Amino acid sequence: MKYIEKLRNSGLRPTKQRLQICEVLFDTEKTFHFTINELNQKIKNQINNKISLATIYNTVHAFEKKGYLKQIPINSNQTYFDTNVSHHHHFYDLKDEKLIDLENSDVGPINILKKINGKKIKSVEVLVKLED
Amino acid sequence: MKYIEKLRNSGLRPTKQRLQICEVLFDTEKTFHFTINELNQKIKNQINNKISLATIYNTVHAFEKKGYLKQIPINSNQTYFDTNVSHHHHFYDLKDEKLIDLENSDVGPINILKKINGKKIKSVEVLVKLED
DNA sequence: CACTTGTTTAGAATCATTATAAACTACATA
DNA sequence: TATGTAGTTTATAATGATTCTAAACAAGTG
Repeated sequence: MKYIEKLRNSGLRPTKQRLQICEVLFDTEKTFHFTINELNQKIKNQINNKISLATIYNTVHAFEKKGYLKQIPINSNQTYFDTNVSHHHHFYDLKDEKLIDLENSDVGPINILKKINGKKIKSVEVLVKLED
Repeated sequence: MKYIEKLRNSGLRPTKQRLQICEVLFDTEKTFHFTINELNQKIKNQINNKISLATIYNTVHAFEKKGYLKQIPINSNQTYFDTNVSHHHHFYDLKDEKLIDLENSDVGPINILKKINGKKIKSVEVLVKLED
């Protein structure tokens, strides 16, 4: 299985559940956005056995910590994650409550002129809200 | 009272509670960021009577709808609001979990090159995450 | 195989937020 | 000033996402 090494190299044991979650998350042509609930549904549809919700939370957080997933900063009652961990941005359609990718090349370079003492910039994320 | 007209003009009745919340929110030199809990504390410290938590939620949402407050898009277990409704951005200090204003002039112009059919841009918000 | 440590799990607990519905109030109109 | 009504406030219950718990289980090492 192609994810066994990836997990081992990250210090995560390649359990059945983690491997199955990897398949659901990463065995797709396109990257995508999801909430834990949506992922839970997707898992139910794609695999036969049940994976506990607690495990899905644990795994998503573990993957995020390892850099395989990114949280998307947006105000919603549910947390959104992104399987696309490259540097990019998002449209958020306020009416449909849907996220749309905005590639880095679709946004001109962003220049942060202010500096904060003793801190360095980890990421710069742009959220473009859309209305009709 | 200076907020009576402001509220009436927005179609909001100037109740005692709303006027007191206006004082706590807007009678300050500087704009600030807050969560509902923090605002609740501030209200407790600054006024004598009690305002129900439900009223604080209602009022903050009413003020947001009227454009007197802005939600800050960030992933946190609590929702952050901003009394500064001008177009500006934020640093987020991951270690201290604190927001810092980033004036529009501190960020170079942002060019969104991609268009979405039938949608127009309502806002462009930049979140700069800081680490040590 | 045996041991240790990491992982999964169901269910309980937590906590922010929203809903409910009864009491109350602003304010227009008589 | 009194009255009606629509908007507000309130305490409390309900909701729902997320985290915690602690027991059962599985992976990896020797």
